[in-house]
Amino acid sequence: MVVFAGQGDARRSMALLWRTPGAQDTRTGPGPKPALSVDMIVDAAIAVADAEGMAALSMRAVGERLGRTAMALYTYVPSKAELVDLMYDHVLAELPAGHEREAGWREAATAWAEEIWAFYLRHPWVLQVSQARPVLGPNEYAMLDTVVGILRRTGLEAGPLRRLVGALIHFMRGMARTAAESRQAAAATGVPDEEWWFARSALLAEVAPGFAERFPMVAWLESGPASPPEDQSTPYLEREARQTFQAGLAVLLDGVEAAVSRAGAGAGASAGGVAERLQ
Amino acid sequence: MVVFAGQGDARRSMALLWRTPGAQDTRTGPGPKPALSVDMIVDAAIAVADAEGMAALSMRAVGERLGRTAMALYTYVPSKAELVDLMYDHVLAELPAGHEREAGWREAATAWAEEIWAFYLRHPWVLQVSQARPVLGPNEYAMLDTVVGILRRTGLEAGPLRRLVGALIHFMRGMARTAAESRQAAAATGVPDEEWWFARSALLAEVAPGFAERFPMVAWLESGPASPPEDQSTPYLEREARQTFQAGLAVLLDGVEAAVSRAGAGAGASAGGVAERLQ
DNA sequence: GCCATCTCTATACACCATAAGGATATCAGG
DNA sequence: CCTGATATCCTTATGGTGTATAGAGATGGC
Repeated sequence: MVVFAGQGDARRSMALLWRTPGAQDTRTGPGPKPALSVDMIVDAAIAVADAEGMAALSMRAVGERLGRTAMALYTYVPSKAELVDLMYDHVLAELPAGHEREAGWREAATAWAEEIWAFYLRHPWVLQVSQARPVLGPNEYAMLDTVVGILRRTGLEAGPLRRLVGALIHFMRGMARTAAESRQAAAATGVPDEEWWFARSALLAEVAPGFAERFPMVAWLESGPASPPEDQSTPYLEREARQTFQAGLAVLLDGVEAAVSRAGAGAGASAGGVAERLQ
Repeated sequence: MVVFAGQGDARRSMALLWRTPGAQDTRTGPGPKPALSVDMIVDAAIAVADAEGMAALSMRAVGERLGRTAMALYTYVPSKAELVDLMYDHVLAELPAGHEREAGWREAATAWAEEIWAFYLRHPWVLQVSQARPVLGPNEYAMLDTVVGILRRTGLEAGPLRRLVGALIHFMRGMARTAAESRQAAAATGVPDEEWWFARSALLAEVAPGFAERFPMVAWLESGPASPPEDQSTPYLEREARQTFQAGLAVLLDGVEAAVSRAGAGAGASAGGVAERLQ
């Protein structure tokens, strides 16, 4: 018989996420005073992940940062998976709510996207937290509330908007992932992007003669001018990813605008093209 | 002194990827006949990853499937990282080239996207191969050639098109990732999506009273009707992800269309709005 | 002062990638 | 056929992971 795996654990981890009383807060009884707290552990874990990446996040590493063993953490946190969930929701609190200032929804959406882009690059490990079976913490809902608040101004209905929000978030995550990974690779190997790319191109020419004939479209694509380095301090691939992100976002929002104006010009109040495209 | 990490390894792995002669093919000399080959190992590794996921892909597991120990593989393949690169490029060969049949670029792009969506769900581990420092194998270039060939018909120039392709691919990867992870989670835990979601919603209501007041936009968003189950066989979250993918793709292509027609209607031949949006 | 209760440590287990060394099979030259 | 070189493959070892288990030591209620 299957006991609906993780039911009890799920309750405890939701209680931890939402800081429900009863999450062993003001417990007074026999036994030594706890020297740690869930917050301390989460903070230490975030520090480890920020500094060394998700791959380096181990219970031992977190414990060490707090002067404890790995096992000491298990009195506060049920498992590593739960800890990651807590880290995820905790760090999402950095994102500001609001964006009511901006004039139109497009400006607000762009500003929001830029903010979350910077956030993802600040905490790249966030992108490795799975979105299937989402964490469902308060700060994730706060973020969702913000972006829905912005995009609601398009006049889209709930169903289509839900899909638009999903598409936007996953697009951002996918793009930021590459930028973050490229930064991480450079840091881990010590080889900057340009150097890596240069060496790889040379190898490619060596190993794949007749490249231009075999892949004419790719050859044509690469014939285009390199994008002007707007900012020399950010490394090559990350800059490229950022420009791709901005271009993609613009196209996406163009699509939304087209759908919205099509709906506005159409017969019905808010039905029509939008529903067709986004349903 | 830093010796430009991985220079020698890079040459060998590129030779393996592109099957350059000299990648120890027809070597005749003393020593026992090799019982395995790179291809056999790559095939076995793909089988493992398809069946059990990337997390279960260990050298031991691959060796076991071939009746060898883990260490036996290291005579054929330099390391696990190289093996994953080979797996990645090998499996990409499944994707068909072409799509010259379709009437317009939009139809072709949609068909291509559907194909690669199915491919990603067939081989979800592919989504865990980093796109920073890409693999640069022949089949990845073939895929790129296909999609560039399709989108070139929009009339966009090389620079903007490069960014559009990047945005499209990362959007697809981000979306497919969630769908794949949700499938994986269901398989690993044995709890289907609906059941998980139902239990989690109940817990959420318990642990976060006043949800609707605290997150009014989210509450409104979820008030929308659930999307009609077009296909009962695919599980809930995966279906949702698929619809989000299709909707997002449509919006993205709408944006491209808008940019293209803006450029066409404009003064210059192919400059104008497109360059603005996608530069 | 006893003792239940709690924190925290030590140890152990089953995994992981892979470095090092040795056993064995195979072939070239004598 | 024999010898020496060489390549495949296995065994073993190292240092890592998450976490189960058992126990040491501290604490407060009685």
